[in-house]
Amino acid sequence: MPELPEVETTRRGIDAVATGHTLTGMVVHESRMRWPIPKALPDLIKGQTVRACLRRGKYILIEFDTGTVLIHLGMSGSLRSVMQGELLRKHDHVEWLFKHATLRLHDPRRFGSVLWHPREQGPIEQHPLLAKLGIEPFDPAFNAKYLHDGLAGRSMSIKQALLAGDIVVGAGNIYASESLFRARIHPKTKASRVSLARCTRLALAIRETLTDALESGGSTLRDYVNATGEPGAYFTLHAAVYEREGQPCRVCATPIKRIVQGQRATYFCPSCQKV
DNA sequence: CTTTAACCCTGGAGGC
DNA sequence: TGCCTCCAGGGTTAAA
Repeated sequence: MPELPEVETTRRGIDAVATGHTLTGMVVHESRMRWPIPKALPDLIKGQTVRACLRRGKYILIEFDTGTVLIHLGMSGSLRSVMQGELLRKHDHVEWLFKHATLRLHDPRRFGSVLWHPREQGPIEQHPLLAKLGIEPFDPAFNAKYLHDGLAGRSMSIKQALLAGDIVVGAGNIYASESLFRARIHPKTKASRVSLARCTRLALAIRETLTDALESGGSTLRDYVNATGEPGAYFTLHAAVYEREGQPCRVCATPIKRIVQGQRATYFCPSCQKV
């Protein structure tokens, strides 16, 4: 479920609930995630005040005085504040308790992770999982030249280069397809052969696609984060191509195609998008 | 160095 | 109803 817009919406939700407040406890119901949740973590952060809730790529960073909790939602994770007395659901793996609120991590597939980075190990940006991430799409430095330079010398397809996340983060499997449609670039185009002019369109398309999703996701996810018990509110995504195989392109009515690249589905319009 | 494929895990949908 | 196969928004890791 979580692409960058949903992660950012989640971050805003927990920021409003947690920042400036003291953690009264952390309960781990299931520690077997992508990596085991450190056993010592609850004792390390209990009683500390949350200084900030940040985001890097699809990682949520909860900062304390002695270090940072890194949270990734994987494919099926969600993190929300629950009502007082709300029953624990299956796959609710972790709870962070505050005097006035409880945050719960729910993740059926357990591809997500909860890790600890002690302050003495250096700045969080140098954490191995964050160090090689590409630029944030809303960083002013992310422009056509940056993208073009990043793609230079890479033989893989543009779709896979976007998905790799080491040039620019944020365009996951849905929005990589959607952004390429918006930029009218064929997903199989060799990354190194995307011209500077097309990089201008693509950088813009990525930002616009994510902005649109964030705006619609922000409204639907507001009650997701503050859920009153109703689980699983989704994005009201108005996809141009994603999961629209065989349906008419919204621009030219040509049937949308589905292909597989790197074991992931890609959708595109064979008429609008050129190699 | 870059690129590819296997893998981690559960659940929903659809065919029979 | 059950059992099977396929598919899913993520990313790390080992192998080529």
